[in-house]
Amino acid sequence: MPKPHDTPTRPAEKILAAAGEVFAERGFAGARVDEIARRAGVNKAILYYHVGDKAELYGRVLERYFEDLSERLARAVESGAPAERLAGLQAAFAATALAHPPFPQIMLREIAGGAPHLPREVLAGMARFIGLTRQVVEDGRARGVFRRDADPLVTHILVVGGVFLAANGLRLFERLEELGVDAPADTLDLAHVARSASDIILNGITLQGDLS
Amino acid sequence: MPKPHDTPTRPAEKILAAAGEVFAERGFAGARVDEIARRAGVNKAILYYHVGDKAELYGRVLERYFEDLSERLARAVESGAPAERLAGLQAAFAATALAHPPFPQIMLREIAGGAPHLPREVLAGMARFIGLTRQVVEDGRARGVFRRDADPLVTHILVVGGVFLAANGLRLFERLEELGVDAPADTLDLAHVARSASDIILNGITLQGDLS
Amino acid sequence: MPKPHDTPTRPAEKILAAAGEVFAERGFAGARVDEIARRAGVNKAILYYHVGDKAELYGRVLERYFEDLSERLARAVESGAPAERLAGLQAAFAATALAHPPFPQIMLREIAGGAPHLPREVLAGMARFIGLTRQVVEDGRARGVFRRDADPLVTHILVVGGVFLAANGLRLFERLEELGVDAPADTLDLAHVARSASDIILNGITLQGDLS
Amino acid sequence: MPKPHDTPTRPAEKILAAAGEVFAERGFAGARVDEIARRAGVNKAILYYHVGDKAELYGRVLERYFEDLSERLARAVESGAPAERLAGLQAAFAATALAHPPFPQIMLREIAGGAPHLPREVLAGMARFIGLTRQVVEDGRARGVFRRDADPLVTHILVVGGVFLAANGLRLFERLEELGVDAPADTLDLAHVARSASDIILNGITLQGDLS
DNA sequence: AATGAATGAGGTTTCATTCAT
DNA sequence: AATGAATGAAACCTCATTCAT
Repeated sequence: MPKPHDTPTRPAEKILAAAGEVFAERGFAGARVDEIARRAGVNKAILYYHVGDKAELYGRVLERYFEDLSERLARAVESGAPAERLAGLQAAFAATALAHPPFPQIMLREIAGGAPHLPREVLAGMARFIGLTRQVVEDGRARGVFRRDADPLVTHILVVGGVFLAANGLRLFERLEELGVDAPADTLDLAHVARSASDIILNGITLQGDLS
Repeated sequence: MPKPHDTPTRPAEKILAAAGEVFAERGFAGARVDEIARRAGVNKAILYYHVGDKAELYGRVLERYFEDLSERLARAVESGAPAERLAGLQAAFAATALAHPPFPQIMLREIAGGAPHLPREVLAGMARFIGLTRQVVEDGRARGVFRRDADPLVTHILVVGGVFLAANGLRLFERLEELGVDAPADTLDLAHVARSASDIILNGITLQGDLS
Repeated sequence: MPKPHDTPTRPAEKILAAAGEVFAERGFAGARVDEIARRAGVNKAILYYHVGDKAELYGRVLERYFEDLSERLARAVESGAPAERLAGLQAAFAATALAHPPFPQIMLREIAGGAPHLPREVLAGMARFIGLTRQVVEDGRARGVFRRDADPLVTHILVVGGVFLAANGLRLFERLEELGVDAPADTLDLAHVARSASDIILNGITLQGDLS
Repeated sequence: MPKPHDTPTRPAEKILAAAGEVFAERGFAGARVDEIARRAGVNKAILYYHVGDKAELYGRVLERYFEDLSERLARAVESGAPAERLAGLQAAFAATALAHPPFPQIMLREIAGGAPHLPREVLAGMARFIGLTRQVVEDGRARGVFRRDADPLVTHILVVGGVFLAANGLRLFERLEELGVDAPADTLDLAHVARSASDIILNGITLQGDLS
């Protein structure tokens, strides 16, 4: 019987977990392979032995996040009214971000850089996810529950980006507080912020605000 | 009388412009001082002579963006109804992003990284801007035009982040199209997307959707 | 009863065969132990277990070639006129080169490097072989069939080196053809080239060209 | 007034000279960039600044040898009887080998490896040089001074290879002497050996040995 | 005998920064 | 002000060798 998954024991697991952290904190260029190996508690060469070079490492990390996300999204759009499905999409992103804290950080950097490090497979995944949002939005517009001028791409940007921003914004606010630069006061958590953002966006694209 | 600002001629101008571009494209860690000097058309040593080291360079670039943003924001919140002022805030961010394309990219990366490279002054600016949003949101709630559960931080994240995301998301979509991974079809521009996002968010936090 | 020698089955055999190939292709420094193990179809640790480290491996490979060569040379100088024996010497080298394709490549590299990797035993063999040529040449000069100014060392260099060059030159010409750099046209084989070279050299050191 | 060329002073010169030595001694794979920098007396990074990476370095070294060789060869085939021109070709190779001691070592290794590291330009040079020998040999056969069965490629291999072998063989013999493995006794120099080898080969392909 | 995993040393290359002119 | 050259530290990656099983 394997140990619980909290602290992975198989080398590849440990390496990918450490890599996720370091890539999230420093970005691809700023991440040091030495640091990843150190945090994973393995020899640097073993990292190359098990996973591959830095780019391969990065790709493998992202693939795992995307696999997880993909499953959640599939369940989210199975059925329901457009507003529910849209909320489900966002919840799937939020759940993935909660389960894998590095995920939103890495994604925000990739968005900023034009996705220079993403393997093709992951890019294809992104395109598929955009397609999901598009379908839901178009369905909602057709049924008259979404505003006619709700653009699918804009919606996707807000729904998905909102999650990523929320996850990262919170850390940034905490950092500002620590520095005493000013105190944003309220302590919020990702789940709450994601839900609030979701509410606002759904409310925003829904006609007559009859959502909830 | 200096020449118009399109193609700066003073060395420091050229250097900061080039630095902005490169930092936006590659991030702080990925940016190469050589590349900045090359794009600025100056010798690398000159760059150190005129501006300082990489961190100094980064700080100076951001300070300029923040000065510009600061002025625009001041004008945006001078007067008007809460909804107008909130729209004005977002418009100020969008205008700054339009005037300085590197700005949203750099900010998204900073948000992702927990702002590790920002000079104190710039961090203080960010805190001030959050304060502006907070005031507007609280004013709007007090006057009963914004939803009671509209959280100022969440609103700030969406309003400001929405602009950054829009600016960057567009580039990403274009990249996906180029790669033929999928075609998000519509060609959108930043101004349009920022306005759409603004509409949705304002609509979302406004009671009865009677905004516009 | 062991299988025929075409594809050796005993681990040491397979390993030494693979090592010969790789050393020939890449030289001692360029050869990778991983690659040798891979080509031999054995685990890398097994290779160390059965043969030893890289230097040991190299020595063992060369010893086998030298044993083979030694036997052939012994038969070649048993009897006959000087010209015949000299031709026999060269034929012995050519036969060894044909039987062990890596041999001439490895030898050419060793000659180029000043034989830095050869075990003492192999070096002693080389010295012995030079002695054979010397005897034949001096005998031929004494009998008045070779030119008086035929230097034994120069003769050895040409006779032996000619074989190594022929074997390698052919591959190089083929490479040039493939690259389309120029086409040396004729397709030659090692046996033919070695015989031609032999003819020329023997003819060259023989008085009055009355050799054959 | 520049210093004499014996010990070059310009960094690129020093680097290429040192690189030639090290590549000759160790081969491409065995050469260490550290060692080249050390011998050139420059910082390792400056080597990359002035010349480029290891492969570039190697190519540049060989290009210089080939330029020199090319000039000498052009002069050698300008005029004269076939035998003279063939002797001239070999003398050109010998002179280049004398002027650039690393040249024959490097070439022998390249011949052994199938020229895996040569830049295209250098390969094209090799093909051109083969063409020169071919013309001379065909001319000599047509005029009836060379043996009808003198193959141009075989002749080229012997004429050119003979020089490379001579240059390297001498070092190898010295090494054997030092090791006391056996003493080839005579001390020979490259110029002498090259001339002897030339005599033998020319004599060998000439009809009636009436060469000189 | 055999294997997958592990390791430490070292190799190539890059890069921010500074110096001499 | 301006430049080409220089430098040391460090980054990424590889490889011969060994270990535990």
